[in-house]
Amino acid sequence: MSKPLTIGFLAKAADVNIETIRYYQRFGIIDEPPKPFEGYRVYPPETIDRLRFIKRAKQLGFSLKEIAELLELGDGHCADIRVRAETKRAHVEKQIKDLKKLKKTLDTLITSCQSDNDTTHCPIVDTLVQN
Amino acid sequence: MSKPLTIGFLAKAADVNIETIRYYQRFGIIDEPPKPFEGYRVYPPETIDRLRFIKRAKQLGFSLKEIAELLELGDGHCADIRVRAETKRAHVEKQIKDLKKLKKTLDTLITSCQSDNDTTHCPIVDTLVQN
DNA sequence: ATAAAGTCTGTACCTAACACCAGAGAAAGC
DNA sequence: GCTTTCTCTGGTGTTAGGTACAGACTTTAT
Repeated sequence: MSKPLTIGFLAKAADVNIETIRYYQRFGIIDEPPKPFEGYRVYPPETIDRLRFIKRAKQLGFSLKEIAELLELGDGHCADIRVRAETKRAHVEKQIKDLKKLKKTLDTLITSCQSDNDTTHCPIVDTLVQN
Repeated sequence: MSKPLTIGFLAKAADVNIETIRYYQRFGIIDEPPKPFEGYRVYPPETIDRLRFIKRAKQLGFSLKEIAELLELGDGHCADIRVRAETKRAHVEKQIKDLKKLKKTLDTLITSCQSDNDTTHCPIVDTLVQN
């Protein structure tokens, strides 16, 4: 008889914090098995996969809310899931664009600051105060 | 006698929410004038500039904590401020790099999904479940 | 003079994604 | 059988940056 998959082992298997699992249960993306009359909750092994799915999706920048939607779609709705991935990609693209713009502004500020010899007056501060 | 610069007018002038100003006061980056015996607080006009500074710096991705440091440095420490701007730029560069990597992963997933004819099985889901 | 609008103070709430803790009970190791 | 380790339950705390009251008071407009 192998060891029952209690929450601690589950956490280790999926490499997440126990509290994170409890949080996901409250959030509704992990099922909480009923508590037996005596003893601890035992989880089906598929829960490990589910936690891994969540983890990977999080790394891809999906929020828990978005992940919940993905999980609801489940298997067999490839087109739907692809659309969501595409939306996410568009969002990431916009983020990259914004950050590039920000970087440019910072570059300008830094350059103007370097070529300035007046030590009592910072062009960065000036730029920020204006408008 | 011109209108006294009470918090409402200040908020309008700098285009921020009144509650935001109060929050900044609690946070310590805006001075709260003492309350007169009767009537409302009146702000010095420089506060408008300060709020604009904060606003612009926030747009550049500085946190309130970082902005507090910038404000403490104030004028005349150009080199210090430049160093902070450079640190921020490095951070932004890393963010861009990470997001590009994420975008690539999403691209791969989307492509594999498009070239898949099995409607009962989504390669994105598969990829996410695997380790 | 009265109504409407603004301000003050303090507190609570919000999102996101958890982390932590206390006290009680259960299980496992030796 | 005793000790250590788990788990359960419920609640609170965290970060960041605010927003939203309620109830009392003040000022302004008409």
